[in-house]
Amino acid sequence: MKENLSPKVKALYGAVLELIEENVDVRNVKVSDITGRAGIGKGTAYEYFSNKEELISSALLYHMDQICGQMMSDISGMEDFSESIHYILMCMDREISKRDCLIQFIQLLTDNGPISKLLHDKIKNNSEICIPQKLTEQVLQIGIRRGDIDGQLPLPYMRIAVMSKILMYAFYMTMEEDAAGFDRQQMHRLLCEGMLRELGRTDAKNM
Amino acid sequence: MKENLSPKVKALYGAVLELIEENVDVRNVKVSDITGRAGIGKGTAYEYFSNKEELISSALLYHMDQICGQMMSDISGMEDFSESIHYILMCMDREISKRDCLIQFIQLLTDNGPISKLLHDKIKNNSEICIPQKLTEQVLQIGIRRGDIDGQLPLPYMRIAVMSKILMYAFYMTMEEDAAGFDRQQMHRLLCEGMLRELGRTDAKNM
Amino acid sequence: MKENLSPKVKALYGAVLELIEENVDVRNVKVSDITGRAGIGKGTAYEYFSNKEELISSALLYHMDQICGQMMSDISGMEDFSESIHYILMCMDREISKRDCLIQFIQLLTDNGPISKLLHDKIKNNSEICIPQKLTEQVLQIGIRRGDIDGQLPLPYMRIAVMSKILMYAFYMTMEEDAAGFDRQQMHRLLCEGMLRELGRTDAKNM
Amino acid sequence: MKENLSPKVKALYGAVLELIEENVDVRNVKVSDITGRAGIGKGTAYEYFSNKEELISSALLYHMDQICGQMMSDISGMEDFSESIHYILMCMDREISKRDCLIQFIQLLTDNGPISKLLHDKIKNNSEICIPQKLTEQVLQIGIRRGDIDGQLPLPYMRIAVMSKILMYAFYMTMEEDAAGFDRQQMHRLLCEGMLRELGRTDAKNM
DNA sequence: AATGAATGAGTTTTCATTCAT
DNA sequence: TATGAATGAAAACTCATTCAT
Repeated sequence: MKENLSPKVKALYGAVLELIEENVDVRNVKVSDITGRAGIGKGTAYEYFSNKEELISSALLYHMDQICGQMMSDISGMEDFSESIHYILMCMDREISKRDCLIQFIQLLTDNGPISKLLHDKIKNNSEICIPQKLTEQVLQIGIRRGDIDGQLPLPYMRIAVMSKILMYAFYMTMEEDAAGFDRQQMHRLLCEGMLRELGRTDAKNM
Repeated sequence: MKENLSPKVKALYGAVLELIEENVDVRNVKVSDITGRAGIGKGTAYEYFSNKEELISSALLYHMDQICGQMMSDISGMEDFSESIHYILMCMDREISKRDCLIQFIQLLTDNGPISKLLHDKIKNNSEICIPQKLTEQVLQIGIRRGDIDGQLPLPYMRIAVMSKILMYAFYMTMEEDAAGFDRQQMHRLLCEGMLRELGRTDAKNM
Repeated sequence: MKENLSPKVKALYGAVLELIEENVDVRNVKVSDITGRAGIGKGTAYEYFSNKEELISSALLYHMDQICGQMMSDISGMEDFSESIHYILMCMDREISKRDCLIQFIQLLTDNGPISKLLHDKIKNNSEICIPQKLTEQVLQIGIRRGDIDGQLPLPYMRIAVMSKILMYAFYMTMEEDAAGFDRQQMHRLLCEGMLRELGRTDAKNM
Repeated sequence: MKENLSPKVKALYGAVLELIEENVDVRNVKVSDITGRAGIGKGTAYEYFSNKEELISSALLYHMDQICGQMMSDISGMEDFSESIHYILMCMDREISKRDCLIQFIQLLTDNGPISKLLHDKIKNNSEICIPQKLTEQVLQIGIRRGDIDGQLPLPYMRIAVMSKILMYAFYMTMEEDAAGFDRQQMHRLLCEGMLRELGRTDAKNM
């Protein structure tokens, strides 16, 4: 993904991220919300993007690429399945924007709106982009290489198993009213151990 | 939930369900889409609901209640954790509307839009309504009662474990391009076995 | 052309005609100009027309049909070429709106804008509509039947000969600054006699 | 009309002509269309013209002056009315841009838009500019001097007679779908003969 | 002098909601 | 009660013009 963004585009992308952090549904965002927050004129957005959907889908993809790219880079140095899972969960705890971005991204991938269609197209046409699916795959590779998890299980199933935990943890945090008082460290451990029980090597379990 | 709906309300609720089955995002639905499909006048919707959000959230909650209520009733006769999980997954395969309803419902619970707020309020003020969380809880109860799963694990964790699998399976089916050629029976089995490995009794695993 | 227009459509068409009479170029007219003058809400225009161009082209065609239809009906009772030409010129003198409508209509037929394209399509798909070309044809028929003009000349040429005089007279009236003081009766006579000299029976000229 | 145009202005005028040749209505042209085609920066247009209307009206007048000036110069050597008419019609056939420029020019003179007002002002304030009206006048002078046409008829009428034929021929060519297969040579002859019958010396006709 | 990125006033268009029938 | 025509507030989008470089 191109790194040298024009300052205006950077401002627009930043504004989209800010809105996401404030829990605004990107499907309902107005162009003037974005440009206003970016501190630029409304017309300027249209100098860089042909319409609202292009702008939002680009911003979302950019951030997803940044977030997942960073995580994948950090994880690449890890040799342990648990460590990488813990790292991902910790990122979502620390940086709310990552969690919210992930949620909106996955939601958009499964609805049928105009932004969704653009996202799918862009992902299809640019295999370089880092998206959660790739991150999940990487974590699985680590686990398999290391022998933490059982490579015999079908890949689609393993993808679901890992992705669902990560996503559901994100959802869970937004839904629980008492999330603040909730012991996240413990939940991380439980989720990770659960995944290992689920995906772990069969022989390991009998050891 | 009140059972004796006026025929107009029934028509409106039915129209919302139809739209959901056609993969339309309820956040983008127009009042005229709903009333048109329901075969009634646009103004009539406002005789029964104060605004669009009230209409949509009521419809969604009604269907969720119906779907989950039906499932909970069917499951109540089952004594086995696996059987109930298989039943739920099968329902989502057979009746696309259930799957899509579930997805939209969960998405709405986690976004911050006007429909979301109404949904939360209504759920809070009417503990009778059957929602996916309740269904999950019931499945867990069965598993615990039966001894299929280990009751020692914390409830929030178990809820995530079960709910996330079901939801991710739903997402997965909508996202995968090759979903058609995808062996669902096998995936059901894998998911169910995975959950048992994850949540199952520790001693059971060594048996 | 359908006669029973809804009152709102009638108001919209009337407003377009008023604007034309005020010498406003229909290509630059705003929807709010039209609805404001029609005394109805802006949104109402979109209940009847899918966009601005549809509205304007429909209005123009409607008026052209009315004007030409009326003229053709009045002329049908005439047996003389001169009489019908005089009648047409007189109409343009008396009712400025007819003249201006004619001018805008012909201009639109020859530009390449969005309204022009719609006009051409509509004319092609509805051969019932009365347009200046039809009126010209009718006048020629009268002249030929009566023997005032020479039927041997090619039709395209005769069409140009008649149409150009009518249109140019209309242009002329808008362009001449001193048009007010100008003796129109005399000009009518000259134009008519000129046409007869141009198109008249060859043998007649030698009589 | 000043001959030594700055290269930028020349480029702008050329761009306007190109657009006219492509049948674009100058009233709908964007500044960026013109500057883009001229290969210069958008801001540069405002170094030479105070606004879009100034630019377009100047360009149009420049080209009209060039075209009519050239024609008037060529015609000045001719001694025959027919020859000059044939020459004008032939120019419109050969150089579409001349025909289209003429049409747009006449249309602009009769609408009431901002460009129209500027055109009228400039023509009024600079009697040197060659415009179609002058060309028509010259052709008439030749005809009268030569004795081809009857000088007794009022000048306004004769202007209409000549101008309208030329203009209508231009219109006709753009409007007729089958213009391609249409025998232009024959039409030229018919139009010219028609004008002579219409305007020619009464005594000549009996010769 | 030349530029083109940035702007925002001005349009078109949409659609939830109202209200006369 | 039921309706759907009418509305106008709100949103998307355009483009002439400016101005810092």
